[in-house]
Amino acid sequence: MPELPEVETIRRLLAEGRRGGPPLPGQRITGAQVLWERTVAEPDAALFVARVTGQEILSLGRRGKYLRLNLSRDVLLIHLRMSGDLWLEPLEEPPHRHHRVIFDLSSGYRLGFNNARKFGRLWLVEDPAPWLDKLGPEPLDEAFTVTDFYARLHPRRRRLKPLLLDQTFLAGLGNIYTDEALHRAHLHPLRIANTLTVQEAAALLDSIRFVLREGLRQNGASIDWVYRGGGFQNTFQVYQRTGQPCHTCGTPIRRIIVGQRSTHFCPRCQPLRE
DNA sequence: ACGAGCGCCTGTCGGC
DNA sequence: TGCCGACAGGCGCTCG
Repeated sequence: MPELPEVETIRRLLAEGRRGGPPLPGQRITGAQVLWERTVAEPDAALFVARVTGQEILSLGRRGKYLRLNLSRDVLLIHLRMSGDLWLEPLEEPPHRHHRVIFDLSSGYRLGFNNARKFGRLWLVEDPAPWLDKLGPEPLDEAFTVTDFYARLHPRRRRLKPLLLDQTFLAGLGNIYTDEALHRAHLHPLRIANTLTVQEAAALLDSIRFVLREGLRQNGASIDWVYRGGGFQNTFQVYQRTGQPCHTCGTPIRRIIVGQRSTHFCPRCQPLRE
């Protein structure tokens, strides 16, 4: 589900009080409940509840697809995986049935970790470095240059699609934005990374940044019952457009499976060479 | 290093 | 209407 633009959109809305309740920073967690045990990866659920209760939310950050709630004592890391979301709702209302962990807040609202497919995870830790340090560069970080990107691509013999989905290579891309970026860069998803020229690497980084920024501008994509409200889905060029004409050349978009993931591309605009 | 297969889960959709 | 398979924005694991 959520990729970098969706996670960042949720972060912004929660930080700014535009997600159905007041801004999270400045609120105190007055209680918590774990409704699906496996959601809490660390520490165990009982300790998690005891330790998070009483802490104040100071600020919200993001690294790759991880949301980071900086609390007065600890850091709460949240990974939404396929279907996770964070909701604010008044305490008087009953919790939504897909909430897996809920936090009662001093403002009279509840923060619900909503997660139909139960893949999402929370970690309450003093130091998030062991998780975040494994991640590759932030694609939108201005300090990350084409030269850096080419240097990372060059030693790799993996196909572009699985490589771009690898969060230790680059942090934040998922299935939608990877397909869209490859299409925009005219690169075939099966192209081997170390065959790219510097110019192709530059085009790819440009395209990655373009589609991510466009997703952010549209408040993310929302292709089903999760994330209604995002507008990026209306600008998909290839994702979920199997058989429909390419907006550039009219050739039907093809769908193949790469690394067990659906992969969409235009066989004419993204030829496989070398 | 790399890829394939599988597990984790619930829900939706299309075909019969 | 009901049933059944395919599919879904992610990622960790094992095994070649």
